[in-house]
Amino acid sequence: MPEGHTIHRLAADCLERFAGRQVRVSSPQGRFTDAAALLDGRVLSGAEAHGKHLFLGFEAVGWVHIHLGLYGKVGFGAPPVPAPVGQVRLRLVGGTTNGDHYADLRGPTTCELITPAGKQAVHERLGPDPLRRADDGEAAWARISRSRTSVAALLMDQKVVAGVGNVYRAEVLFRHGIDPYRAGKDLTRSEWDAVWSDLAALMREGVRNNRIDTVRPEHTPEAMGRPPRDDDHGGEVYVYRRAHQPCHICGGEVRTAGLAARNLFWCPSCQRA
DNA sequence: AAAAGATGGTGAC
DNA sequence: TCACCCTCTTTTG
Repeated sequence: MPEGHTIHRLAADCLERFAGRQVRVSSPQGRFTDAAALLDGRVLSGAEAHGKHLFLGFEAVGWVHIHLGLYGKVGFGAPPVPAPVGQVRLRLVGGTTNGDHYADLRGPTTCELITPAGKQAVHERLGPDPLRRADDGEAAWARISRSRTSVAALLMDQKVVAGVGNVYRAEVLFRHGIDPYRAGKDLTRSEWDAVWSDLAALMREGVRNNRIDTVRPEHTPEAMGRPPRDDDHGGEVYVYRRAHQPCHICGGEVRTAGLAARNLFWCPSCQRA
């Protein structure tokens, strides 16, 4: 379920398990074998996320650049390391003083060995990331405030904001009562500031819990006496994937539509143009 | 058994 | 705006 929070969590989980130690690297599937041979036995020196991109640093070799795409997954476990199940592109085996670990990567869109310059090039084509401490929303505002494109499309554009996916897009627009079709230039500065800081808070919470929850305490199932969401995404949300169901706040029907090949969800009465 | 669908992104038109 | 890539799970027949 990879939006930006997943990737930042993965970076932290990899650091915790593997950093500062030699790591055995392999590609059971065979599609990363040559690079894995170069990396095998090296010390994992860093792990970093920018938006939906994950970078694993290996001393004296370079960076593994990973993008999970729509279905990619990383699974962690403790030895004994099992025979690979399914298509394991990259397997790391190593350990810290807290114990031994392995990690399996499946189904990524990207898994490649790159140089520091290559890594820099990836950073340069991404917008600010609400989860990166040094980033702020200024560069994003500069683009949004002079764009006739819908704010829904802008939020999904990784050159504008890095790390927001379909769930956070739908939910943050709902939380701020903003119609997804509103043009970027019709957003006010204070609306954008609120959206940016809310994204940072929601995504930080997402990293902590490893799932997306966006419902305010006063609207939770417990607070409102409705059953908790039964959905494989786990988290409580206002509109994402709730098409034709009643809005938690106004009771009106949640709408859905396609926008740039993605499913958009919103409540037309709570979210105003 | 086969198809559809999924929280993403790219490149061709 | 499409087709397409990668994998796994759920739904349909």
